[in-house]
Amino acid sequence: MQRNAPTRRTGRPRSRRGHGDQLRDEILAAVNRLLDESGSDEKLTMRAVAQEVGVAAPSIYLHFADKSQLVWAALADKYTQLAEVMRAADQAAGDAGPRDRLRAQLHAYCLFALENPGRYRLMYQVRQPVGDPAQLGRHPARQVTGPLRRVLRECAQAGHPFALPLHQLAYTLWTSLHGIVSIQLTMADTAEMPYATQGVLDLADGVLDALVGSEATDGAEIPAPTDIDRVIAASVVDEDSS
Amino acid sequence: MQRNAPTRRTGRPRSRRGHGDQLRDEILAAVNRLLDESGSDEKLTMRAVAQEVGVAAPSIYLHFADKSQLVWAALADKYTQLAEVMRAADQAAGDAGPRDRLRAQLHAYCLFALENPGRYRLMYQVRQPVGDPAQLGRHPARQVTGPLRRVLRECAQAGHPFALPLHQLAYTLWTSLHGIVSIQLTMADTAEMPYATQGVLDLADGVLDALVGSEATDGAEIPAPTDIDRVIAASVVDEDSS
DNA sequence: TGTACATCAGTGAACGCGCGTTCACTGATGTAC
DNA sequence: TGTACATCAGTGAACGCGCGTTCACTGATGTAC
Repeated sequence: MQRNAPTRRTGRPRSRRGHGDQLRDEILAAVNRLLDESGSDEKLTMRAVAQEVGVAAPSIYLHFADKSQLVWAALADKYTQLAEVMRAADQAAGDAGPRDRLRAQLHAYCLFALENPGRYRLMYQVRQPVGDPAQLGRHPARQVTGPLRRVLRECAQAGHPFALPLHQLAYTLWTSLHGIVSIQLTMADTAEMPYATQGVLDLADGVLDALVGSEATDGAEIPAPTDIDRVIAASVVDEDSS
Repeated sequence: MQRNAPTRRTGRPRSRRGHGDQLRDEILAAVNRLLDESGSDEKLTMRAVAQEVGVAAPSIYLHFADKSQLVWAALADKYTQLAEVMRAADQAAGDAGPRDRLRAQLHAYCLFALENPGRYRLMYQVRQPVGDPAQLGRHPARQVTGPLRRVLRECAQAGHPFALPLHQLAYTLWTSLHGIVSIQLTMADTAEMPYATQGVLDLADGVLDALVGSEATDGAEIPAPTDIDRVIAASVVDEDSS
């Protein structure tokens, strides 16, 4: 009896013939879910991924040669995702001045980190698996500092004074935000860190206020390049300078 | 023959009777060595620690109930160590003005992180093992921001203008430094990050320049407390305000 | 001064576990004739 | 229109490995008599 309802333990129906790639996307989605649920990559095992998808562990090997390939694939588009979130925030604040658009980018960065803690930790706090860095496309640092530099140039043209030279400023903005959200993600649940999302955004605003003047003046004051500014500038392919 | 030189594989001689605690310190030192050699806690296994000491793995259990106790013990004094390094740097620059002493503290922080990458990662990038936080003594955040606040108060009295209110400034200085060194430690060897030690210190100087004015003026300008400043102030036991 | 003995400071071998990964297989499904 | 078959999309069981940890033990050393 009940021969039509055999006791299958996995809820996932087998893909149609010719649609095997479907599982690949489900696996990558499961990786993201696992990362963001646990907030770290410790629970990211092949067995856990398989269970999350509703499939046997060996099935993963139909689409990924090994675990590092899987992690690389899951990581590959995250940097682009983050850059796109920042760009979208920039455009959403399109009618505002350049400084407000910069602010929107900074907020978008923080929110991405807070809302996708597992992904963020994997991107910036975990030693990358030794593999082919070319798979990641452009350099992770550039992915973030590129949009920042772009809007910073507009801020300079609008006459907002800078506390640091351009490239150093973009890099410092990035590392400052990273420091804020990184401490938040690492310490938030174990210690008395009372700074929730709003607190993080407030701290980001403080950094912005300190680094980019809020009042536009006629003579735009940008500090002369320092040694470290030149080093940073030399390390980026300035595809965004045109 | 050679009965006096039996083939012992471990080079460590057994401790004298009544000096069993000796091994405990050697184990903790080995943990630090392993952390700083590999730069992460992935290789921190009981077997690796035992081998580093030159002892059998079960011997560790003579002094630590389990692995988490060992990690806690190794971690326990690291926050104090860091705070003391900063204090020492402060005093070493004793004849200089308060801002230079603040700068010395910031540099000491960065150097501690760069020179003890494994320890630093364990302190601030690894989710702390669930245990008794009281073992760590004072709150990790306070350990760092305490010395910063102390010297910042002197900066204010000397008339150096602040870009942010006091508590927010101390916290932002800390997270900014953490961001700089954290990115450095995570990305340095996998990507083209050309910023060596000097670069990190230059970046720290840039943050300092942006947040604390270098020229002392008569009317010390400290921004009025913001919401987030008050939240941070409320979270620290102000034992250093007297 | 000799000797039996308790204690100390460890050790070797093994346990169970979860991990990444492999391998022979299975059953549904589309296709050739 | 029926049917044999190749292929696809997976599965169940097992592999070796390293891990934290346990347990019965060993041999040197200090001490009581």
